[in-house]
Amino acid sequence: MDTLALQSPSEPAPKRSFRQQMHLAREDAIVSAVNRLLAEKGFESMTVDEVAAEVGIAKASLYKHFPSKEDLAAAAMVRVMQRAQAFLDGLDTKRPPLDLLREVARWTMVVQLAGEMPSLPSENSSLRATLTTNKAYVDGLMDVSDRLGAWITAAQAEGSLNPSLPPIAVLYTLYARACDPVLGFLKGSGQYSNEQIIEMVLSTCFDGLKAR
Amino acid sequence: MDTLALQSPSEPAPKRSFRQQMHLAREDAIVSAVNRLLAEKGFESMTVDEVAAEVGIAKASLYKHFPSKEDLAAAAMVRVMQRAQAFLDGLDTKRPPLDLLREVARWTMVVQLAGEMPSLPSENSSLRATLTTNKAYVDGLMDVSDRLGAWITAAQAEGSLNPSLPPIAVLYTLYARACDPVLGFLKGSGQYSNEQIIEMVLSTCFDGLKAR
DNA sequence: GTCTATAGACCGATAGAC
DNA sequence: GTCTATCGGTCTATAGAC
Repeated sequence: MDTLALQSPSEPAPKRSFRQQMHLAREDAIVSAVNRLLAEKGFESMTVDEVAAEVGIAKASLYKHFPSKEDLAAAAMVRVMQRAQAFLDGLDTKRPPLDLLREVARWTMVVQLAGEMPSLPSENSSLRATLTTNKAYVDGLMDVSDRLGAWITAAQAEGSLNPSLPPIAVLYTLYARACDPVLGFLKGSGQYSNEQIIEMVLSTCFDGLKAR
Repeated sequence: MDTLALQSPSEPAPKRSFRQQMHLAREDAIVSAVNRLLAEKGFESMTVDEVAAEVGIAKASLYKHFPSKEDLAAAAMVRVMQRAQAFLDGLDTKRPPLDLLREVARWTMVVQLAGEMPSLPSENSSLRATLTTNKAYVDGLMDVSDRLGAWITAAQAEGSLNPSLPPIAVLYTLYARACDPVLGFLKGSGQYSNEQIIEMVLSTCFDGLKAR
């Protein structure tokens, strides 16, 4: 465990490293719990007491890490954005841009079906204020949007993506797949595997409902 | 107005019809307020006090009409379903089934952009319980789904709709357009008119993102 | 011994219910 | 208009790392 290594005599640990490690580990556990609860019940229905109970710590301890419920949600969104950036980093950018976009859409659906995609109400003003002032989140969102935007325009220039759609509309359409209620409905019908559901929604998203 | 017609001497009104009319009119005003508030802020953020204030009646009076907040939301959904049924009734069923489906999708978007589409959290269990035991809502939903389902299979048989998609997946995809966050995002960008937004989302829905 | 983080009681506000 | 439950957020005594 890293904690022990940092305390080994050969590599003297910085002061208070044990506590720092504990602090970070606990923060990670908090964000994981928030992420799961946000995916499961949404922001309004999630209570801070639930988060504390799931992590196994007292509610007051939560407030030593995050000053408000909104900041808890923001931390979960920051982590999702980091996961998205890591996924984008792992893609081979030599592939056709349309394939890259499809892979991104597929990834968001996998995360959602795994119950790991936090979904926030877009109308909550205090939450929006917290999110838009969270540099890590805004920077991550901008980075992801820039990378996707480049692939969108490249795909349109290449002729593989409908060029009459504004890139921003394509971008939002892809983002919307990450919180598409259709996935939950189809899963709730109990007739299809996760893979089948993802293939169907990818088909409607990229190929449309009409016959080709 | 119907109220006057019912009270005309040629067709004697039933006893207490005035009170009944007032009762119905107030109920209609309540449902309208609930509908608007649900569309604007969602179920969790809507408070019963707000509803009472918007209608201009005492909160206690609300409970003479509807026994709970969940039933208020259910009443709004029943009305939306009735509006949908009325819209379907007005369509010319001689038209190609794909055109009919497109018109339905367009209608849901018009309603949503008009701020008149109540959107409920699909995960709230007490709300789900109330909805699934509301006969008017369930019957309306079944009727609408049956009619759309017939057009979907007809369009697939005709070759105008992708026949490899399960009809239920097509149905859910159309329903999802009624609460598509993409509409709100595009409207929030301030760059497009409602008509442009609807045309873009109709295009991505039926034609897909890929170039044809 | 000191200092920090914790646990769990506690508070004010607000919502649903009647 | 009142009552009760619940939620977000705070306070204080204490346990444990250093």
